[in-house]
Amino acid sequence: MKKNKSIGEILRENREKKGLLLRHVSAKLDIDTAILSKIERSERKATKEQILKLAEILDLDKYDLLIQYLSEKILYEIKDEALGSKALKVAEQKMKYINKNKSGN
Amino acid sequence: MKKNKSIGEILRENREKKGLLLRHVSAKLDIDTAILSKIERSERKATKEQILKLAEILDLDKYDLLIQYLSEKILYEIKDEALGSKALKVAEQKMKYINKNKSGN
DNA sequence: ATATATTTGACTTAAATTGTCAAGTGTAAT
DNA sequence: ATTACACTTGACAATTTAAGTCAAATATAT
Repeated sequence: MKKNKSIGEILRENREKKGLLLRHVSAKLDIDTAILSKIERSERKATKEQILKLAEILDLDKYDLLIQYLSEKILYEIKDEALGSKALKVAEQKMKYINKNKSGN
Repeated sequence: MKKNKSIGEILRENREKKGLLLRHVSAKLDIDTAILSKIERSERKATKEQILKLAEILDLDKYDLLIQYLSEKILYEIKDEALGSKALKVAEQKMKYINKNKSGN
């Protein structure tokens, strides 16, 4: 059974794997350690820019991390909604429709 | 080929079908007509509360309208993202996982 | 006990959303 | 062509939410 890690967990694991301290990484991000701590414990969301920088700092795949990040953002939008699951399906339908009708390429 | 109407379009169609003016409906919502006008033309998002009130005022199914509303909110989150489509799929996976592991009920 | 790393929470700043207002556009009927 | 009415537009204000700082509190390890 897959673990399904949160971005926070991914970030912390990889930071520790590299032997970096909150202070080292947060300095590069130019934010207080407090925020990074909170991001790693999913108490705060990172910004997209922070995610991209973190991918660089921790040698993670930008695309993978961004997808994880965006998917969490999506879930955050519907976290309190009973109809969230249905809304997601409808969003996918609409997305297909949008992509299908995208101009020529 | 299905039309895929925006909430705005749905709201306007049904308001007009009922012969109501912006001013009638916006009064019930307790907002300026300008906002309702913008909502109907997808220039602004409604709040969840407004959507629920609108469902009542226009005799629309609350659940259907809410699902449409939430799905637009989701799409709004990823509208500028190349990876939006992939993020949506991952979000669905996570959602399944969350639902599966929901406590006993 | 000291030192260092992380966490917590109260508070501030900044940015995004939601709203008002007044002037502008479109349309139909005098 | 002017009045009347519905709707639209855009500049601005208010409110809400997100992002950040800081200092004190907790670990954790020597």
